Amino acid sequence: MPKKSKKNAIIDTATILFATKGFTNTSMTEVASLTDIAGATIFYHFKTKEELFISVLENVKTGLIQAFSLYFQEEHFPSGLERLLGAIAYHLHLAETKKEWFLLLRRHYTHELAAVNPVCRQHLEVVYTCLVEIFEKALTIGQQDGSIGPLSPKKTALVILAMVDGIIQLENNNLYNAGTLYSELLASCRRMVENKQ
Amino acid sequence: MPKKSKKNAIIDTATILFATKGFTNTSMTEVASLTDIAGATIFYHFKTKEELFISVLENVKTGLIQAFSLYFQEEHFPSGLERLLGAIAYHLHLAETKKEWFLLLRRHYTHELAAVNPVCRQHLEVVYTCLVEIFEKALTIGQQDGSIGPLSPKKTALVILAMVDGIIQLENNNLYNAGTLYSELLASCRRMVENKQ
DNA sequence: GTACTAACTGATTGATCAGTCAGTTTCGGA
DNA sequence: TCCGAAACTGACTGATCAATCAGTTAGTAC
Repeated sequence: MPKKSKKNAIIDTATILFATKGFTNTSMTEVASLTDIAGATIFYHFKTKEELFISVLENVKTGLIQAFSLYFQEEHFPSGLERLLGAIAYHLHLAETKKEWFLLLRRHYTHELAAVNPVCRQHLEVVYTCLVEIFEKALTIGQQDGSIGPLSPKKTALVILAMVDGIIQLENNNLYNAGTLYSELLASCRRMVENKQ
Repeated sequence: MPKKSKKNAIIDTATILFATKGFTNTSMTEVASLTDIAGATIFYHFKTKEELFISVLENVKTGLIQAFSLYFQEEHFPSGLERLLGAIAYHLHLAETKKEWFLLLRRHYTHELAAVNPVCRQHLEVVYTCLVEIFEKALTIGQQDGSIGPLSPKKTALVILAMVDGIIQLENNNLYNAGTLYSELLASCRRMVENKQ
């Protein structure tokens, strides 16, 4: 028996299932069997399916924040512009290595629940605020060092987030061949924000 | 009794329900009762729930294509750049007046079904191709008249679609106050593509 | 009116699923 | 070794829902 409680195993399984199949299409029985656990065990750890979902979301939240804080601890950039492009690239990178996280965040159920459940809303807001502030900070730094032109850092950060998110979604839905858009996105962002005199 | 068949009424109701609540969370009983119809009537017109969904999607497809073709029939632009910005603005406008269409197109079920059902995939591809080509054409025109800089029209069109889509999604999820981002998006796109010498 | 078909319906079925419950197993501490 | 609590389980329940079916009604042609 490993030290790791079954509770964490349940969360891990549920993360993948909720992310790929959605909330309603994931049955507790399925989560249980993929975790090698009896169905009722989940209800010992989580009162309801919704409570399990919130735990999954919270787990994604902390994971995401930690990943970004680690990235900026290790990387350093010559300019705000480079910092911005680095952040975007890392965002895209995470969206590949931790696909479930981003799928879960973009699931409709997540936002529907957030409109009704304050805890869920709180987690979601923290995540989005974190993501926006990363871009915002880079833009502000870039304006100070002259690498980025005159624009509203807050609003531009939101537009960039929308862009990155939109690209991730386009690639996930693979109506078009993926991968090639990453470099195009970076180039477009550079053209969009850089200081040109 | 109106001439308009109940079949169309069913599609209209289903469009809104599928768009706002999703496929699995919409019950046929609900569609029926909101259409003032017996539950079994739907199954007379549509063999399965999935077939109803496909009809809804097809309806959205034709509506969307018609709306854009009408727009470009009536509007004319001084430059490719202005045409692009007009297209983006109209896209955003449609996303407000015909919210169900865009919600439906972005539903996860739509893309999951497209991966499995060729008819669904066909409809989706037509819609996306249409949307991309609108931007692509404007970019190409702009490069000829000199209003738009040297860039790949195809790839840039995809990036712009992702951007617009991302903004629409951000506003729908209203974690941030909406509306204000539209003008920011247009300004950002202009900075991104315009020819600067 | 009659005959035929298309449109429509109420009652039902079988499957699925979240959640409950009464119980068993596991395990750390005294 | 024994106790008590925490962890876990199998069997069950009530509700929901897509789909079916045997039928009734509306419309149309002659």
